[in-house]
Amino acid sequence: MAKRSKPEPSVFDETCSARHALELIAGKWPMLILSALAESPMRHGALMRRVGGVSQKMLTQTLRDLERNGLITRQDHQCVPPHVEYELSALGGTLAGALIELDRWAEHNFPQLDAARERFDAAQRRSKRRP
Amino acid sequence: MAKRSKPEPSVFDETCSARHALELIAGKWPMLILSALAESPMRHGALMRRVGGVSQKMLTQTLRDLERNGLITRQDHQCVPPHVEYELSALGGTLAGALIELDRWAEHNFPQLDAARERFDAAQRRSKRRP
DNA sequence: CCTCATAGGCACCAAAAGGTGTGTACTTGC
DNA sequence: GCAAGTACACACCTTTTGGTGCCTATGAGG
Repeated sequence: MAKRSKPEPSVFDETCSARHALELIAGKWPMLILSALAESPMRHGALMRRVGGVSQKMLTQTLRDLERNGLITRQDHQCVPPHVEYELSALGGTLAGALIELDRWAEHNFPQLDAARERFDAAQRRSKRRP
Repeated sequence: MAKRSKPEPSVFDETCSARHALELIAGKWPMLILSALAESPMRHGALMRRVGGVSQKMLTQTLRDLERNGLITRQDHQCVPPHVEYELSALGGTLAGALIELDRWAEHNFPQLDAARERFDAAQRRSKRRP
């Protein structure tokens, strides 16, 4: 019989490390930042401009987290004024494809989401009026 | 010349509907729930069991949000005790592939993330001791 | 001389996410 | 007929997330 010691890693198991991995990337800032870096390595300022709506604090925080987990690398040129560049690591690169697929999905299908939302909300309003 | 009225939809633009679309699915619960439903349609209770660590409240809330945006459909059989089934809509189905790819990425690469994190934290501790 | 850009740190506060417990409306068991 | 179990929704409260403003030091440009 098969060994019980290796319960296949699954993102559905909250105690599994695979879940932690998913949680690291499953967020709007990590996804956008990784996608942006997939296009090209960038500096802090360039990322701020590229990723609309991100605050300086969230950007720094997310970059640190991604660096800590080895998805991006940070090149500090140790000069003044500071010059620091971020880029996808090899590991991060293996993720880029799936991320970009999600971006594209959003960019292609948002009209259908908008329409569905409008329909749903209209139905809600109707049932509120007729309880 | 090209019309200025259509600035290509981009997830990087915070005012673009595509961004809203991405934010809807860029979260740990939406991702896990959609992945679970990609395997098979399920009832509330079955989803609770499948998606480890989700609370009943978050599950309901996320399901509502996904239903509102047309990614899943809710079949209420209107009987007692209640019997409600959730399944991916056609639109939701077009998303399943990318989601499952992310799940698999996490399940395959989490050891590298763990190792990188350990290395990073060790380096942090070293520089704390030598300031 | 004064301001801006560069890459952050730190503190404070508002907003949102999320967990726990309770309620409903019906079943089955005793 | 009353207790317990099920499938779901909802209200309350805590924790986390995220935004804003102010700070560093330096060199460039007005």
